[in-house]
Amino acid sequence: MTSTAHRTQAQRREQTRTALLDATIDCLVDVGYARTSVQEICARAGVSKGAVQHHFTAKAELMAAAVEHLTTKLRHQLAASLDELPSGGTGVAAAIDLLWTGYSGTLSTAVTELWVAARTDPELRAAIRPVDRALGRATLEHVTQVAGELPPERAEMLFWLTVNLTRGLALDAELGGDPNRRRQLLEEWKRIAVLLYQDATTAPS
Amino acid sequence: MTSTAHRTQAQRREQTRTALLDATIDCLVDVGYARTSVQEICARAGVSKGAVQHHFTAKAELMAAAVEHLTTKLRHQLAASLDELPSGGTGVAAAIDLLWTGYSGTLSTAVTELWVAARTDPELRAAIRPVDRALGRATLEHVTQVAGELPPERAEMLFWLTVNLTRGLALDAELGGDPNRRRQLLEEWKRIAVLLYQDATTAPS
DNA sequence: TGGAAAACATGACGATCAGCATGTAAGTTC
DNA sequence: GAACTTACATGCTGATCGTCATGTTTTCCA
Repeated sequence: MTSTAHRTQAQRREQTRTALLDATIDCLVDVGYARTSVQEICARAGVSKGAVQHHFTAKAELMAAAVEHLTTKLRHQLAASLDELPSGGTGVAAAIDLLWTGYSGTLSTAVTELWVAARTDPELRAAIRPVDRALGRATLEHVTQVAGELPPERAEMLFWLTVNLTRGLALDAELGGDPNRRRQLLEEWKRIAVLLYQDATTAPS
Repeated sequence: MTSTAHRTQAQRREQTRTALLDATIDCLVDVGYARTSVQEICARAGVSKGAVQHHFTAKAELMAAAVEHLTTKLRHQLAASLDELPSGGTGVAAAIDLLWTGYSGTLSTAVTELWVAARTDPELRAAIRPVDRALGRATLEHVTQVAGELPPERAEMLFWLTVNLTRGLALDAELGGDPNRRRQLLEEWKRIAVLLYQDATTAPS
């Protein structure tokens, strides 16, 4: 815990701001978007309603900031996981595991809450779209590096297929689907991906 | 529009009940779960709050009933689509298209809203789980009939992979992702599925 | 045909929501 | 170290939420 005495204004500002954003994420994960109220966020952050009023003009702005906060966190988590990956041919299966881990964690759970809520909230939607697109492209770039000599077009296909499959599986996991089946599906998909990888490298069309 | 005069009690009950459930689905699709209030539902159904009070003891019970209503609607829609499918070998791609159509429509949008909300609502979750599992199994059964002589184990894998991929793609569509990319991904997945289908039938392991 | 029961409407209740107005403490600047 | 600005706390307001108590209409049954 950082000290509370002798903080500069910028430090105070940044500190409570991140506290609010982290509390917002916690709230989304714990009680869901529908019951994520400003009061609940303040209680978790240990600040008053006046504080959030000072930092964000409206709740929508807080949510928009939470989206960006979430995305940077996800990017950092992903980058950290990527450093432990062996770059090369056999990395395809590992990359899929990595994407699954990334898209099935608590951070992505919060993202899903915001995502679904954004469908009927144009303001939130406008805030999410560019940030999410940037995250997707950055992730794709990192993954293609791991994928090795796979043709970029093929790699992109595999990436997006994996991402969307993983998101579907994450939804299944959220509702309490059979974890064993998810494991089997992921293993099967890895086999398929490796197979496609061999096809694309040994006999490129 | 059915007549309003000389209705039997059972007719009245059923009529306003389905009106309420349909209005609930509309509400979920239009404004999302977070802003789906009893008042809004009543306004759309053209009844008073007392009516919903008479049919459902609490809002949670209404939502649980909406889940079942949704699932039966989805099942009917699916069964209707299945009747127009040619059963046989080339039906794999058609079956994938069918699953995509089913899981990307407005009904599934409403289901997703309830699904995500159910993650943090044990009561709603308990209502959804068995119904959704039954729908999944019924759909699987129908699809395996279309898939023809594909080994059941293989067919089940392909089915669940398709379902989860489709759900991920549906999420992407909800947020306004690139429709062209989704089309490409779906086409690619169909090619992969057909390829796997040939592998499994011509050289079964 | 008239009373019982079911279906539905109306209005009010406490709780909670987001937003604002105002007050207080901490840091900055000179 | 005193004026000033920033950071945050407290308390209120109107709106809306889900729920309930009570009235009104419609169907049913004898």
